Amino acid sequence: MGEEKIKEILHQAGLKYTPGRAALIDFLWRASRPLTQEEISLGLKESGLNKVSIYRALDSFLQAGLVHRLESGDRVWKFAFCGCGSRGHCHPHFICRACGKVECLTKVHLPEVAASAQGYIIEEQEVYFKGLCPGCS
Amino acid sequence: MGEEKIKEILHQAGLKYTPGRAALIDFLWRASRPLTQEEISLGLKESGLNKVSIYRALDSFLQAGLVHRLESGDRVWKFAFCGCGSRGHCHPHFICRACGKVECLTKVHLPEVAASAQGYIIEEQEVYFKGLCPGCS
DNA sequence: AATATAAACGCAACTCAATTGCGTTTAGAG
DNA sequence: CTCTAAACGCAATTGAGTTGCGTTTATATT
Ligand SMILES: [Mn+2]
Ligand SMILES: [Mn+2]
Ligand SMILES: [Zn+2]
Ligand SMILES: [Zn+2]
Repeated sequence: MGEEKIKEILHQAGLKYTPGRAALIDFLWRASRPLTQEEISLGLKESGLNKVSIYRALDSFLQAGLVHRLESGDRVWKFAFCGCGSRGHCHPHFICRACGKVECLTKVHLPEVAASAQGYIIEEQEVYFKGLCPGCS
Repeated sequence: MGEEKIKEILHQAGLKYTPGRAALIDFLWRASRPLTQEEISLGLKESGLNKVSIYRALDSFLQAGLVHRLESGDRVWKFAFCGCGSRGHCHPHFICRACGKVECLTKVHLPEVAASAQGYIIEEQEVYFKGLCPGCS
């Protein structure tokens, strides 16, 4: 992703532009699938961005609706760039029970937000499909 | 829940009947909302069932489709008795961002299982709604 | 009723993803 | 250039969940 685009994204989110954050956003964007902190650290090892800084950056990205955070059953968070502007998920995610891979089903759009009912105010939704991916089935 | 019913449930799942498991099933059943291990330990303190035994029992209940296990964003698992026979969720769950309460929306039934597509075999689905509960809105 | 065996259990130690504290560096506004 | 809050690095800490292992118990079989 271009540096100018990243500067714009961070500025709009009220966050400072730093080399580490630029590398992080670019890496997530190129990955186009949810990644763990460990995967990110490996991919950014030449940038040297510290593990704690990665978590803190991801937290602020999450607040700003720039990334999704998902939990696929193993208590390890995975992060995916989205930029949809919502902390919730704008599409469902698929989790393969065989290889553990997690995918964004960006083709499948969720209804804007399920109608609120009986006093509940529904602001976000999170949908996981679990089963076998094309490679494992 | 009656002792005979619990014996039947455990037998059908191929699990031994023990006082601890009976108390656990009964407690989850009476709670009718997802509970953490800590909440369960508190509720069963007179039974004295060990934390590890609770986790191990819940694991086997999960395999047998007797309980749901959910993760509501704080990295703490919550377990709810269901008995629907599926490890997946048969109804959506609501998570309140204000009070943190988690509820089973048993009235809202999910479509049996979303149609599989493009080589994906979807076996289970998990749907979370997040927002404000009636008490907090 | 006695016996055998695998399942269930309790306790202590362990794991490791994520967090916290704190001193230092740096982006970016003025 | 100066100043300040934000961002950062490193070490230590947290705590939900797991593992190892020796003991107890449910339950099928004799
Ligand atoms: Mn996604
Ligand atoms: Mn439920
Ligand atoms: Zn797979
Ligand atoms: Zn609430």
